[in-house]
Amino acid sequence: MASIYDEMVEKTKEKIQQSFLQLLKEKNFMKVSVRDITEAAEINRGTFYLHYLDKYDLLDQMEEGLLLDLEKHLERLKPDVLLEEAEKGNISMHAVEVFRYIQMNAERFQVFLGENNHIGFHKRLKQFFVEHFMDKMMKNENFFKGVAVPQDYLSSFATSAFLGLIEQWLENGLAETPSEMAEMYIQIIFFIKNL
Amino acid sequence: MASIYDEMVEKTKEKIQQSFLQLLKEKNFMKVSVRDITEAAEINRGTFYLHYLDKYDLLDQMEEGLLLDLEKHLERLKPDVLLEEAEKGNISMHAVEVFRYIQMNAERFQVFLGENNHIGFHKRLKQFFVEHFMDKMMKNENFFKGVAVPQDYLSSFATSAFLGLIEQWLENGLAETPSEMAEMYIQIIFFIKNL
DNA sequence: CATACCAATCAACAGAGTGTTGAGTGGAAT
DNA sequence: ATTCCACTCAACACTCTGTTGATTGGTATG
Repeated sequence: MASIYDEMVEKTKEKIQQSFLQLLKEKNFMKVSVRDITEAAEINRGTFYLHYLDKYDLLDQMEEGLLLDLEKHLERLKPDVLLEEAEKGNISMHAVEVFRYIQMNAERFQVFLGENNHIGFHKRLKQFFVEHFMDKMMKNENFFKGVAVPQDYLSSFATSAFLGLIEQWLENGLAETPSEMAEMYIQIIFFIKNL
Repeated sequence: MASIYDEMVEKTKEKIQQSFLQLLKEKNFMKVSVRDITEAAEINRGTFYLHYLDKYDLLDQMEEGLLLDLEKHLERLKPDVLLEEAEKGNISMHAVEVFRYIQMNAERFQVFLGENNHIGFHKRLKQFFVEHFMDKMMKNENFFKGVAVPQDYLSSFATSAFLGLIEQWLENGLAETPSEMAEMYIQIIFFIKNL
C-alpha cells in the first residue's frame, strides 16, 4: 500500500541522499553541513529533520541500506550451491557476486570507502565479510585443520586482503570486470601457494 | 639551540596533542571541538590558533609525526641486512620491527586507526607499507616472476592483509608480543601455501 | 462539500562553535 | 631599561544546529 504520501516521503529522502552523495564526492563528511545538503536538494532545512536525526543518522542509514541490499543480492543468487561451495572453502563464486554488486553500486562504495569519509564503513564492510564468509568457513573443521593461528587474526587478515583488492579496484575506476577481479583473487592465492 | 621559547612552544603543543588524544578516545573526531581541546589542555583558545590552522591540521601533524618516526625507527635498525632480506622477499624481519614500533606507540595507533577517527590514517599507513616494502620487493624480478596480477592489486592485497593483522592486534589490546605477531604472519603465509 | 490529514515550507529562536583581532601580562634576552 | 615573545583575555561577526509554531496546498474520508 504505497500511498501517495509514502511516495512523497521516498522522493524527498532520495533527493536528500543523492545530494548528500554528490557533496561527499567534493568534500569531507565533516565539512558537509545540513544546510549544504538541503540547499543542494532544494528542500527546506526543517524537512531534513522530519526524516533524519542529523547527518550522522543519514550516513548511517545509507550505509546500512547498502549492506542490507548486498546481503539480499547474495542470498538471491545462492540457494544452496554457493553456500556449499563456501563451506568447502571455495570462495571464488561468492567473490564474483560481491564484485558484481559493488560494480552495480560503485558510486556509493567509492564515496563511503573513499578519503572524504569516516572510517566507519570500511570496518562495517569488513565485519560483513567476516560474518558472511569467514564465520561459515571457520565451522568447517577440515578446512582449518593444523592452523596455529587464532581465528580472529585469520579472519582479519583474509577479509582485509579481500577488501584491499576491492578498494584498489574502486580507486582504479572499476577498470576490470567482476569476473576478472575474482580471477585475480584466485591468482594471488595461487601465487602465495607457490612462494 | 633549544631556547626557552622553543621549549615553551613544545610544551604547549604537547599539552594540546595529549588532550586531543584523550578526547579522541572518548568521542568522534567530528564531535571534538577546539573549545574541548583547549579546555582540557587548560590553555586559551586563541593559543591553539597560534600553532595550528584548525583541528584537521592538528590531526594531520600528529599522523605525519607518527609515520616519520616509524620511518626513522626502521632505518635505524637496518643499515643493510634487513634491506637485503626485504629485497629477497623475506619480510618477516621488517614485520617484527613494525610490530615493535606499534607496540611502543600503541595509544596513538589505536586512536588513529579506531572507529572514532577519519579513514585518512588507515590509507596513509597502507601507503607507507606499499612504499617501504612492496615497492622494493616489486623491483626484484625473480620474486614476482610468472605472476599475472597487476602490481597495484598485489600491493593493495598484501598491505591490506598485513594492516588487517595489525588492526586486529590493536583491537585485542596488544595481547601478543611483536615476535608472536611476526610468527603469526609467517604462519598464515604457510597456511595459504598449503591450501 | 466539508473537513480532517499530511508532507513540506517558512521564519524565528537560543545555543554553540569558528577564526580573528587588538590590547595586555610577565618572564627572557639584549 | 627596553625589546622580544608566548600566551592570555574579551570581544567580534559569522555559520551551523536543532526545535518551534504557524501556514500552504494537495489528498483522502464521511
